[in-house]
Amino acid sequence: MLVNSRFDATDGTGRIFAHMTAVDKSDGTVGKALAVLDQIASYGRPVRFAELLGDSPLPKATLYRFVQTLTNQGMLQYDVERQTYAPGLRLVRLAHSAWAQASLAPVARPHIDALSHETGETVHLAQLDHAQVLYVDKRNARDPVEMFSQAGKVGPAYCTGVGKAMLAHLPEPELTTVLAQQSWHQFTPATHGSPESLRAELAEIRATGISFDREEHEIGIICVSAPILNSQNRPLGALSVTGTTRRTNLDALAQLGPRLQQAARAIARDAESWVFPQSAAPHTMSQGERPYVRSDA
Amino acid sequence: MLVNSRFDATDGTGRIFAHMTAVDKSDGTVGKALAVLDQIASYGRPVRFAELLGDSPLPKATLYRFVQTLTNQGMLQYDVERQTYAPGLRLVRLAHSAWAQASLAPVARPHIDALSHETGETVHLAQLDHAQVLYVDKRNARDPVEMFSQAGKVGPAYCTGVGKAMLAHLPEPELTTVLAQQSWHQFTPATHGSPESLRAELAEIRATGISFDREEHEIGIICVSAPILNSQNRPLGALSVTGTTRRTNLDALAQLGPRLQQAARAIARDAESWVFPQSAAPHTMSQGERPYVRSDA
DNA sequence: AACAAGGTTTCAAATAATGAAACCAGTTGC
DNA sequence: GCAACTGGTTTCATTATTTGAAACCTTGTT
Repeated sequence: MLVNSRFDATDGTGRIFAHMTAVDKSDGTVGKALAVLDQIASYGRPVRFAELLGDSPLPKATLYRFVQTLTNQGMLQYDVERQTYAPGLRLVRLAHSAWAQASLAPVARPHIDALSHETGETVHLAQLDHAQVLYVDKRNARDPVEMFSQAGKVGPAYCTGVGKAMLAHLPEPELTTVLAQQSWHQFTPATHGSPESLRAELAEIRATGISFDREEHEIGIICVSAPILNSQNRPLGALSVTGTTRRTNLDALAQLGPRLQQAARAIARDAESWVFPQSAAPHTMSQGERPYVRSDA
Repeated sequence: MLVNSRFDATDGTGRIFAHMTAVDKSDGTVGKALAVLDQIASYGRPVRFAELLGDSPLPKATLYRFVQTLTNQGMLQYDVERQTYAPGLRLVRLAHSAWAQASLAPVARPHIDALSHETGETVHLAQLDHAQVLYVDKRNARDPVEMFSQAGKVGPAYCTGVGKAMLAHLPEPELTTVLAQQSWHQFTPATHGSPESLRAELAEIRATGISFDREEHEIGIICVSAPILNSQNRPLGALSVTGTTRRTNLDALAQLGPRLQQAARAIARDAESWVFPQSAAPHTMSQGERPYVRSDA
């Protein structure tokens, strides 16, 4: 049984983004459970069981059991008062590991620190995750303009600077699948509306090695971005410097291009030679020492 | 089959902490899969299959299939080059939701901002998660927030200011179970070594409403902390202001006690009345639109 | 060339997931 | 006050998935 599904949800600020549930491929029970988890996360707010059920292809009893299991496991948190479910804190604990090990953030840290210091603007570090842009780190500009971006947040690939920078260097078979997964929602008049339109720009980006966001995702927000490429030219991530049209303009940002590329190259270099500190290794484990006690807090 | 297990791992800075895998309770296949995920996260570095197998109670084929499934699902990331597994980026995406919805961080934000501004010291916001302290936010006085570099870290409950503040207000049956899960590792000469020793201090903390870390976890690090209690006096979390013995002392920190308590009360009040912005709600879902494509990046 | 270690696949038996339907509150309407 | 809801929880025979010992590859080593 396949449980393919696509979510269109609005985030807190009202923007629409496509969210693919990484599901099925017949990954059995575990896959289905994780799909439920994804579904719950997609609402962006605590949800009641009934609402969940309405949106789910699963039968009542099945969904119920999954939600129970996930709650037991700390992957979901149940609010007795309001009778709602929300993603649980265990995820935060796990994400800390993921962030430290699977993302470019630890490697890139000194480089983006330097960049934000030099430019005084907001710097983003993003990676591609299931056809979407996942922001893994960020340095705020001096005056913190609250923006659609924080570590862990996702955004569309087809209309952001970092997204386009990475797409431009994606090898062909993959690019097609990824483009097919974009929502092509028209955020602003400047947003690309189709794969064809975007492909034209991607060629140019590939040539120059720099991409821009010309208010394609959000009016008043522009950015310049450079891809982080490994030695086989595969995009590992992308860096960007973002500004508002009030305070800067595309020409000014374009000046930062070379500096961005330099930082991107440095990160790529460091990433290849990066080895985890062996000191962090010592790991012992003893079994069955204590019973797990369900937290019913 | 129960898969109880306990990990003792050192984090990057060399501190030892007990890490309980929230497992079993016969949560079926999903529970076992999540245990594997926890195990992998516990190493703090990418691991090879063989090492995983050595530490796992599961038979080769079973563990193998779990790792495959989790990788397919983006919960793990496989490094083809080094043949290692690490927690995957999907967790970062999910954790963003969890952090925003299940933690006190969004509610507490303005309050801890104010606190760190006023004191100029490091402020922590923590919650209790499976007998451990989970830091959910932090203000570094200097640097801006870096989400998962700090949030998501876990620490021991029995020898930190925030941990003791929360334990002091835990109702009895629970307190006993939680105390039984502490490692009682002697980090410094001042570390409590047993439940009895700690219980004495907890009574005092309950009376004063303020707890201190007197270099119990790390030499040179002291802090003052206040619990965040809901209307039924249940600890939802704790706040702390941390300093080094070089720059400050316990008496100076004690002065901040009332201010901390005030902030804690404010957070508790806000948390009770907190309702998720309804605007974030609109959620639609359409099924079977696009196939999920495995990312073999 | 033979060996070893790490990783992957097979397949019948054992186990866990499934979901229709019954059940059990609270709530609302009359 | 009763009856019909609505939303949530449990049951249980059926069905499908997981399980794991063992065989099997594949790659690197002596």
